[in-house]
Amino acid sequence: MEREEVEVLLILAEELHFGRTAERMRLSRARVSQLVQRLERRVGAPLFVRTSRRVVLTALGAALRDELEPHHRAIDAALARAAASARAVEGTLNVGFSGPLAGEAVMRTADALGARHPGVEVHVCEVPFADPYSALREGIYDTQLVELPVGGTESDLASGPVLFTEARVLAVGRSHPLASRPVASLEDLADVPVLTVDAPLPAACRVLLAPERTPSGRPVPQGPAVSNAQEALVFVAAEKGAWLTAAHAATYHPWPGVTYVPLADAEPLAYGLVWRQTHHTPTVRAFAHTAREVL
Amino acid sequence: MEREEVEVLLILAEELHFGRTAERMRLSRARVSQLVQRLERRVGAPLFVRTSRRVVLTALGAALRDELEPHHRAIDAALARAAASARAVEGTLNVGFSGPLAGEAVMRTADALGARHPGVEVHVCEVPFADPYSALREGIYDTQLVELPVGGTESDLASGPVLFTEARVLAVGRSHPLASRPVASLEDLADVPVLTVDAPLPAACRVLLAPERTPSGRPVPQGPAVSNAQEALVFVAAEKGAWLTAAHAATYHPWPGVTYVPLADAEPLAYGLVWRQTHHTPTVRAFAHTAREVL
DNA sequence: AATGTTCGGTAAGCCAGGCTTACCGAACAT
DNA sequence: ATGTTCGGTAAGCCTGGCTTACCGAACATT
Repeated sequence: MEREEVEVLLILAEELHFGRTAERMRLSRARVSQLVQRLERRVGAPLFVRTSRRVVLTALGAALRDELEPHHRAIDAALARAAASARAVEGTLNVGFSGPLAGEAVMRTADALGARHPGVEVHVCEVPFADPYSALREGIYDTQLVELPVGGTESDLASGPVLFTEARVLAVGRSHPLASRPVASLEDLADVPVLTVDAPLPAACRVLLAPERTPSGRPVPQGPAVSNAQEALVFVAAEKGAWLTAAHAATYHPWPGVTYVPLADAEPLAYGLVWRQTHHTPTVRAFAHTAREVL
Repeated sequence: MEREEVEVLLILAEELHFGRTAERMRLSRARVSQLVQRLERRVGAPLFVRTSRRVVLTALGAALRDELEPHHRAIDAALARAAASARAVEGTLNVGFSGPLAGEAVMRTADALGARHPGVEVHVCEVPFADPYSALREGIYDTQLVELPVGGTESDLASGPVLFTEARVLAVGRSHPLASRPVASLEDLADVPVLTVDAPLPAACRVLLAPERTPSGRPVPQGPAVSNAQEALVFVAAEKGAWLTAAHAATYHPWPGVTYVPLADAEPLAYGLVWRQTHHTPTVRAFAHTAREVL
């Protein structure tokens, strides 16, 4: 309404003709007349002098036109730009991942996305082991492929569907009683110190990587704290504790003195993309979409 | 509508709360929700992330807010300024007049207006005899008190009501036959050369100051052209022609050898204010209003 | 002068859409 | 469990956006 009043001022000031103005605005002449009148009433003075033969801008009308025009155009342009950037898939995308399987998946997705959208450049980097979300929250990463769920209902993060799963294993020292068993159970964690992470992990992550209780509620002895895979393996080989991790470790981290025992009753780890809800750009969306297709 | 959508973006971005936003905009929460949705649909992407507990700006929303806000405010300000200047009676007003009676009337009006509106300064100046409207059209004068009517339907000029009238007289040389008559008639103009003006006067003026025909249609002999009162009187005293003018001349321009004869059948001259329709400012309006009261 | 054409304003009426109320489910607090 | 807060959705009222039809003013044309 008010918007249209300003627009009718600008166009009529240009055309100086109600009929052509109405045509350009796709309105009836009567409507144009009404809109001008309403703006004039709002301002409190005539903006045009009109006879049946001629339309002329008032001094006030001309002044107002000069003042309003640039800002009116600017608002139009800003909205158009926003709409364009809401559609554009382009720019550089920083993608994090957790673990070698996720890393490989991200790489393949990045290649596929780059082929489809030449304007996109993807940077890939592993997320820190002990602090998986701060880089994402700080905007260093645009999205990352990590273990789900993120957890926390009031989270500023959102996640896509599960893209792949991975069995969970327990890494123990060679001479540990569990080392000779074909499979282990989460309940066994109550009988062995389990390596912990020395960082304030989100609850959902802690349950997966360093739980404080077994499913039945028995307390899990807390072993030394570690912050990456190398560290963990050193501790495990030295029989200082067991490392709760994912199946890929068996193939990517073979280690003398370390045995990987499958956890029979543990739900597999689910991996999916996570992003900031406030930065869910079309490029992130396209990456997530491509990932679903690739995987 | 579109205006309101932008406004709801700005206010909601500030409040981050639909209820308070609705309150500030004097709308229902449902309406605010609808407006946000419509803007988001127009842009093509969410501008806010909302849970039932928290409202957060999207990156796009924040960018759009930053771009729109100054222009939105500027439009508001421009309209407010226009409305204020449509009400303000202030500044300097250049007023023209024609003849000593009009000059005195303008002076008295200026005094009264200055007393009522201290912000107004009035400059008074006589309009050129032969070219009464160009100074007004060029904006040198804001209004002027001159003979009515202005004439010309497609005129860019408008005029107020008649403020005073003045009888018309014919100035003739002492020995002219008409000089001894108590009154003269417009028909007598056919029998004497009448002084003309060497300028392209508007038709309405020419009829009053230098007619080409009498009311009955007889041609009026054209005398020498003059451009001011002094000149005219010299010609009249030298018996080169008669000068068609207004009654004030008899008292303001007594002249040896010149006799003023009343024109019995001539409509009196009407004086009123004239202004440009496109520059009918509140100050001009106030001057016209004051003039009606004073006179 | 009489007639036709163009143009802006006005009146009356239709109906889309602006806006509301009522209700729902989610997310906490107690 | 229960209550409260908050945003979204549905349904409906009725304002006001917009149209068509008509009018008078200002020229042009004959």
